[in-house]
Amino acid sequence: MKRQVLIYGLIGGLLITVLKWTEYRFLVIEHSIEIYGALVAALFAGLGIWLGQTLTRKKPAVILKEVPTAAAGPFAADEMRVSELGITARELEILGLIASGLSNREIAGRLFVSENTVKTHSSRLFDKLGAKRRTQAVQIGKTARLIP
Amino acid sequence: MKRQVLIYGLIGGLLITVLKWTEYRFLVIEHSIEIYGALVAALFAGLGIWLGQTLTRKKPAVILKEVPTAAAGPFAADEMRVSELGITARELEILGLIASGLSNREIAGRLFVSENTVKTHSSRLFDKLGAKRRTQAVQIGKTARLIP
DNA sequence: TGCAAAATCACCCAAAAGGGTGACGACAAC
DNA sequence: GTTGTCGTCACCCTTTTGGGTGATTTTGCA
Repeated sequence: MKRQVLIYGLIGGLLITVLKWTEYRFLVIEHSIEIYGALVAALFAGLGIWLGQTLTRKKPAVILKEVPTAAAGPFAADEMRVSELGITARELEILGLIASGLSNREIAGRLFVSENTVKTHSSRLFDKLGAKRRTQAVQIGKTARLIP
Repeated sequence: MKRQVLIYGLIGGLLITVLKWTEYRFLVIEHSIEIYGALVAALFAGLGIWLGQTLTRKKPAVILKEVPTAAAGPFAADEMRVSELGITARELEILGLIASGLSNREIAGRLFVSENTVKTHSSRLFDKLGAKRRTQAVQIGKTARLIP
């Protein structure tokens, strides 16, 4: 912005000089008319700039660029915390299935075991996680990086 | 920048020519000063607009936006899909609370509404999401980027 | 101002989930 | 061979969740 003002000032000065030069060069009548013209010119040039800036102002064209932030790689459960909490492989498996939104019956069907088995597994799982609900177990499991 | 100076020179020359022309043309007419001023004003207004546009033209501002493909970042719900599914703000809020592992009663307490209200909200939410269980709703909500 | 959407609440009923207890077989470790 | 863990299953009971219906109040927008 500073450079603009500078350039504009220079141009204005140059302009006045030119006008004065034309005044001396082509002086026939009143020499005030050129100065008058220069003033008007400068004024309206400023106005023009302001107008051009104001009327045609468009928001900075935002170009969105996708930057993949840590594209989740193949997940691996945090072995540390798993053994820390004493969670068995079966329980972890069931936690994953719970997180994917399956009911106990669906889990039982998928693992070819009875629904009661799933319930005991999940019961012990919740106990180890300190969860009271399956949704809470999922939340805890995610923050503890037991599941993706 | 060089071309600008060139163009400016040309315009200056043209201007002088025009001025001379108008000078000769309307010299005989005594009341030409207003027309002269207006002409200069209009000309410089146009020039000002052009200048303002040219000098202050910014390159298309490319703003890199981190689009977390799979992880992290201050989360913002996918407005598109939210309105697409007809999910209201309240329902989205409750989805978030469900995802954080709260029971309906706890959600009701936190939002200062009755448990029944939470149940109707979640019921309609599951309907819109096509979920049968809250865990499934959470799973769908996460993959649809409705919740973190 | 008046309508439509959203938010609120109630009641009933069925299904799912969760807690507790007990039991049994397989398998590895001591 | 005893012990401990793991996976499996059953039964009972309570709590939570979900479905359906209806109604009232708030609110945003035309």
